Amino acid sequence: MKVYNTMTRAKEELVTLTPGEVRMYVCGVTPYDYSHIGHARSAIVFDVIRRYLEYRGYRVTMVRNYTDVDDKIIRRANEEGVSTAEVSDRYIEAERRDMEALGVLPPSVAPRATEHIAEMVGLIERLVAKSVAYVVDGDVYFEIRRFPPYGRLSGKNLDELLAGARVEVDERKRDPRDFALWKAAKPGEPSWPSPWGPGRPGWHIECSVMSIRYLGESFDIHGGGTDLIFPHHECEIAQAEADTGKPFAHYWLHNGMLNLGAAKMSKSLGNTLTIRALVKRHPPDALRLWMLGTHYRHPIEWSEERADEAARALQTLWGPEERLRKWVDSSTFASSAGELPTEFAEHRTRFIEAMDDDFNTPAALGSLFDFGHALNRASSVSPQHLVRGARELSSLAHTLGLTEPKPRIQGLSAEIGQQIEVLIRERATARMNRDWKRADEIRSRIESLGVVLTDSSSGTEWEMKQK
RNA sequence: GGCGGCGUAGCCAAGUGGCCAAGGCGGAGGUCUGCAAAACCUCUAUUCAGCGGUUCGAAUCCGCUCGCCGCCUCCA
Repeated sequence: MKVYNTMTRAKEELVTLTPGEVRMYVCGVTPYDYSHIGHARSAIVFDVIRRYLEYRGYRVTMVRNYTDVDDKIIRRANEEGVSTAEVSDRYIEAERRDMEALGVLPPSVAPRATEHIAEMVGLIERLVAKSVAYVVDGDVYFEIRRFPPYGRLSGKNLDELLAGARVEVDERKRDPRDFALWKAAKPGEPSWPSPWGPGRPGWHIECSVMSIRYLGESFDIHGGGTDLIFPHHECEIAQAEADTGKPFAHYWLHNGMLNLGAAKMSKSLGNTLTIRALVKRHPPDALRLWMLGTHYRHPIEWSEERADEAARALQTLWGPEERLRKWVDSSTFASSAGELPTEFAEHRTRFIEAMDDDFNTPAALGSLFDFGHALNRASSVSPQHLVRGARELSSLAHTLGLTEPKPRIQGLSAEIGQQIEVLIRERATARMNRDWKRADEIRSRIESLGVVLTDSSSGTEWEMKQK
């Protein structure tokens, strides 16, 4: 299979360091507030990548970190008059709930920066010893000129970087482009002891340390949003490779940004959309289907309407198995194992080809919708083959993390559910007496509760109305 | 200024040299049904921002023009 590598700006054949095994690291959040829809995209993109690699038979070790020491956390803690740990604990907990609500699998390891301070100090010490880093007033900086490949990932020309003039001028730095590895403690900030005095780590060092700690000095995939390419990932590479002398991550994968209307989401503009608010209004599968309808590297714009459309489209994916469960006896269901019938094999093949091509989820979904329609149309196929096909479709949808048929009675109390059952029985009587007027009255009463009735030869089904 | 990306049907979105330009939503008609819904069938881009070029052949390659966006500073 092929993946697009930001480092080479090309699709490359995926060759892992250990055959059959993928070791990947994805940059997680800084827990100083509730996670927003942009975090959701990154999480879902790499969740799908991880699930698909596993589907293809790889054993995947996935690490996603928490940056739990940072300016924004400190500011938040000071505003609230609580400890930084209290702030980060709260939002890490919230993030875990959000991820669960979105159907994002927990990473194999979810380390926190503050649990690895000693290792960071160790790495910085080695960099200082090698003279690629220097100490100034209790701060430690990485000296960019000592690491010639700096700028390769982001395609930056170092001179132009300097000419950009947006680099903060700090007279104490040897070069304005040098970045902090360690920051001397200021009053009111959390700090840890170090050979250079009390302080805290710079942002980039944690990812170098934790990825190496859990995945080794060289590993397969490093991911994150495109906004992290520079400077964050550039700096990670510099720190890690200056220390180990070995290639750090082999493949750099970056998801495109999610925009809210014209403007990029930004706290200062107040146009953030939190995951917790989002999942109250949209089924997680609808959100995921909507996101996967655009290739992960392309930017995507949030739209309430697009998410509603996705919820409607979900039916084609879950419908075939759901319907067959009703019409086919359970022994047929049980006996439907084995090879995928040839009449459906092309859909799976198309799915795999699409996903093998840099995780082309829009094309993969196309094959799934075709699969669904083919199942609905296949009247001359044996029940065993139909069931086998329908279960294959569900299973492929599952490898994209689309996990659940839509809820039937979500948001309805048991009493209302019973009321509806009573009304349906009344209506059945009316229909038997061919009292269509009465039957339609009852239907519209039930519909005003947000429930849709479906008549068929075997009785009346009901479900929550789609948006 | 530097680096990168985008412009495909009413909307969303794949496709990056050659079968009729995927798929979703929406829309139109039809089958089925007491009605409705679901499901199914058919239709909905002679054309890929514009112009020029390369080629037997281009949405796909090259050049120019127009429009839009991201990064270069904390950010998924």
